[in-house]
Amino acid sequence: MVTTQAGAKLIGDPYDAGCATRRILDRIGDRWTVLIVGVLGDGDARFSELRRRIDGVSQKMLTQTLRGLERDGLVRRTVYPEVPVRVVYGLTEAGRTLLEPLRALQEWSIAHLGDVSASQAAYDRAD
Amino acid sequence: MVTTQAGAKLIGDPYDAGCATRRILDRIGDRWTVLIVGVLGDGDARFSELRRRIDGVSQKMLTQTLRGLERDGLVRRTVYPEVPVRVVYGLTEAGRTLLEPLRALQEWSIAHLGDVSASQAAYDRAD
DNA sequence: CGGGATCCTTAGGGATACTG
DNA sequence: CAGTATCCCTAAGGATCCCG
Repeated sequence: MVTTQAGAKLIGDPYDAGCATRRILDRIGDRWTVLIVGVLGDGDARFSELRRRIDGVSQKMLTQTLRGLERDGLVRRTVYPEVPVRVVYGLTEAGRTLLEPLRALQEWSIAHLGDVSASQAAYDRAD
Repeated sequence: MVTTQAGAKLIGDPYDAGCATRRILDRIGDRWTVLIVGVLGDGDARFSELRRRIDGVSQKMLTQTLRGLERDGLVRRTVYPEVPVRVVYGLTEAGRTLLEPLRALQEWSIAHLGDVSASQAAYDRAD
């Protein structure tokens, strides 16, 4: 049995609650995390800029999600003590590595959205 | 502006609510969907088998998530009218294509879980 | 500007019981 | 066995107000 320092199983029972993928997905699987990382992939951004670019995010969720990403070491928060204060968010090295798998998922989404929508329509019509 | 039949924007405003990635993520982004697809990637499985292999899933959520995946055309449900009835779930062709991006995410998770955990611990200690 | 703190709502999801 | 139907509760998240 292969385990990390934290004791999360990687092999052997890959779908149980301790699984690495599951732990990560619980963190980055929510709607805002992915969107924020996506936007920051285009370059650093200020709080208000993120708020404007991510349609529908509340101030609370933006703050909360950014804190989580900072805690995970995926986002860096830089405060410029000017008046008024300026805060810039950007991806860390680790955060940037996340862009690739997310990009893969995005490409899949774009490639299959049509099929999925069609399947949904057919399913709903059938029943 | 490129749009699908459904009118979801693909290019131009990639982070707004109509974005393909967002629509897909709202569907497959939850904990159970990914785990179910992962298990079915190993081969077809019966309902009770899925329930056993996916630790912690309730019967309600398993049913609900499988229905959603079937509706999306990612999972095929086959009923063998024996007594007692036997129901087998498996990935469709489309469902199988989803395995690759998920695998990429899983590999990222395994590769970075240690760093993320360490970062979290450091963050919490600093506070 | 970039949040923190509170209140309040609702929907996601567990537990349980029943069915073809 | 493979679900459906119901009740119920918690916690995610929106709205609002305030502050350095």
